[in-house]
Amino acid sequence: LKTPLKQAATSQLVLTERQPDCQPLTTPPKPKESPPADPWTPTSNLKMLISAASPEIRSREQRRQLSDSSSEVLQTNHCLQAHLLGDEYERSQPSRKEKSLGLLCHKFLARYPEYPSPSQKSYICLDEVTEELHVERRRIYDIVNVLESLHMVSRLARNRYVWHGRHNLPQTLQALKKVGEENKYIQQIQMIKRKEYEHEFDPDGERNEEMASSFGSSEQSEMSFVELPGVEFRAASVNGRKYKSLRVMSQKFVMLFLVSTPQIVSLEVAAKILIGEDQLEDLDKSKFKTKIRRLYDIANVLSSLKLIKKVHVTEERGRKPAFKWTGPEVLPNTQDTKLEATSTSCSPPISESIPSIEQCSKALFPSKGKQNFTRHSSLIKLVKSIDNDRRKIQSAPTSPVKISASTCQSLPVFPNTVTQFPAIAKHQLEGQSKTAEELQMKGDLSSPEAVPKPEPSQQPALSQPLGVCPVSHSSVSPVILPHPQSGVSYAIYLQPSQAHTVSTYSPGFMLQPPPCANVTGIKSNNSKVLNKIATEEGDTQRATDEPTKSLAAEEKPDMKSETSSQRCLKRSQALQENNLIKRRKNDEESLDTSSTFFPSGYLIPLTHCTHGNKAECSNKEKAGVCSLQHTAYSSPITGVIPMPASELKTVNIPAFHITPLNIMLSPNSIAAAPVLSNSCLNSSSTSSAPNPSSSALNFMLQHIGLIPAGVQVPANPVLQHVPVSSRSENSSGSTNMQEGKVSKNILQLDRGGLSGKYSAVIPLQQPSAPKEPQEPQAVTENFFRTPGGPNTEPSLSANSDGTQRISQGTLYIPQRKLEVSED
DNA sequence: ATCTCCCGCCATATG
DNA sequence: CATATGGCGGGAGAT
Repeated sequence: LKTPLKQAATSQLVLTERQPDCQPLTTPPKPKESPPADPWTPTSNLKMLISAASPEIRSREQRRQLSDSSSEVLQTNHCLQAHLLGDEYERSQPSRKEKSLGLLCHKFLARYPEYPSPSQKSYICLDEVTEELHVERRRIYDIVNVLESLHMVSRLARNRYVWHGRHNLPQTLQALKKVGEENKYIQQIQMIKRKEYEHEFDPDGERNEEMASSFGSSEQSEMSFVELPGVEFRAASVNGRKYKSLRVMSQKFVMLFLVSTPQIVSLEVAAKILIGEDQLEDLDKSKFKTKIRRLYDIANVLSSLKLIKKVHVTEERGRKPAFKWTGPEVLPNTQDTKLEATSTSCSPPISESIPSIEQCSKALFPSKGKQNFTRHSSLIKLVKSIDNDRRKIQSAPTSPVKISASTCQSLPVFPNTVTQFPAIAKHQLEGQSKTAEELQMKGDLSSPEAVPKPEPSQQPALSQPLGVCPVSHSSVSPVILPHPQSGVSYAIYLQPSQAHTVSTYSPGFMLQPPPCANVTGIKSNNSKVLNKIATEEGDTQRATDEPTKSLAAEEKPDMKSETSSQRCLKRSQALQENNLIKRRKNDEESLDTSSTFFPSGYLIPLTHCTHGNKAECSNKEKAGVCSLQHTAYSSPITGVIPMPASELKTVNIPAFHITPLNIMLSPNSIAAAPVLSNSCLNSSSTSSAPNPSSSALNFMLQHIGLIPAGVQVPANPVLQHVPVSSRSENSSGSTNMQEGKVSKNILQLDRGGLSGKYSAVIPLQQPSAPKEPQEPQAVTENFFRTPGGPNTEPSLSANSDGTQRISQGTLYIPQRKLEVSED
């Protein structure tokens, strides 16, 4: 068995050597020892990595990290040594840790520059890597797959990948965030949490079912991969529909962080969301376990990338493993930002500029190309056939798309065969604002104003109008979204399967877990009280900062605490809602749930270079593009693509597609986004349902008790930030409020039983900075504001003081959260 | 005991 | 058919 000794020794050596460069502190010098035969030891790689890293970034943070890592390494080494010394060969050395994916990933990453110069591309040959790193190929796939999901690498061919480094990261994250928002992940998270807690309290169970059915369902998520334009799709293989699960899972996992307010995601929650299952609690345990295993794999890689770090969330129940996002925050837009990181969800901006240019260039990419095409087409065919057979496929397009390089943009990615897709295209960019206006006009939303804060830049979505095309059925439908910051647009492909369910979600209404919820009444016993996030760690910790701050802010406010009212749920309503939604199931799966969460698609960002290709356009048109899109060319527009009718079940319209629009639209406005809705839905067929979104929203609100059962809020595709219109609700009745200021209002809800105990604050949408006007929130608030209905009575109150902190509307719901600690 | 998650069998996809 | 990819889950090391 063993012999790993050597390695250990070697590694140490390496370590030692390099250490000087990097960081002195960390390491205690260890004596080196035997010569290693192998150059590649994990450690060494690590070292390299570290050293490389340091130069570029040097902030304390990094330093810290480095040191940490180094220290870790050291520790490991020590251990090893000890062992060695102590006993000789114990097998253990190499111990599991040494073989961990995380370490392997570090080694892998050490081989390539974080930001490779655009001009020169680096290629990755799996055979070499496996050899050099001494690992089984299977492991490399795990790493590469995750990297692919972040567009840090893309596959060229069998055994070959191209290394992109972190250049695409900002865009990728932005795209993922957007999709995550569209997917209602926030709500899903809330649901899960609520469910859990209800469970605790009520052991009964039925209610859960309801919830589940209404919300959660999830069918599973389908897989859709989000792609970036220049980058990704290369080899057909990758694109291919098949194996993308790990990639998709990785993207979804990341999305969860990006949309969550605290940016902390527990494995349990992630697994549940990733599986569609939520409801069934009992759901296969095995499935759940498998998911968890995969998440650990992904988490290891993400941790190596320093995008997340492990923490523990302590709830009343106990402590659960979770991960905290430590990567760059993505802002939807804007620049104003100055906000601090803390606040909300969006934040900091690290990224900022993204080299769209590069992408363009990439898109162009020189290297290989044509083959792909061919392949693609064939692939596509396959896909189609497959689709028929099963829908599982993902599709993706394979992408040959390549957009013309020069143009970089555009859309239609799917050119070929698939043409059928309805794609929509859009171009985007700057003109957004305009577009928005247009939309408004159409929609008549009233309020654009609010929204508009217009900054075009800010909202990601903003954008434009979309066009929809009905396509008959293609397996995939691409959607293109504008990329806010970078200006890059993304295209999302939906799979048919996905499509079927729908997602209804209510945009405005996003509940987010309170970052720190806390709040008064928390039951948490103990003093611990509230959630606090403690991170402690041996060293530094910076981790906390954000959370902490936020917490602090939040906590203070005491709210009245729980108190009063209770929530009312109306199941019945829910049911009704569900019905509305109607969804059909396709074949097999039925999902009980009426709404599903979202399908995601493969996103491909298009760089925004401007002009699109006409050719593609033409294709689209063929497909049946909506008029709007055309416009797109000139102005940014988002295109939506409907899925194949057949596939579609209900509503499907992926919310996200719409998203951009939403921003501008008011809730009610379906009309506003006529295009979308109509075309999409209609085309799709069945979706007769008026607006799923709204129903969902209503349901949700009702469920939560924010609004009376009877009241319905028109929702609409508003998504993420929906700024505007809150009033839309008016349809039912209330209304008005203005958005803007709402910030003050806060809603508190109590749930009946719980009331005292758990309450959480959920900031809706998080405003990032208080100062900043975030339109979106406004909307949300409005919803809240909606007059309480009979049963529910949500009390809203504006806190005098609380206001600010909460800055935007906050919704309280029962929750419990407690602390986060690092390990 | 629980948390992590490595290992590698084996189905698929690709060549 | 031979490989390349990767889904998946047993079961063992780490705590």
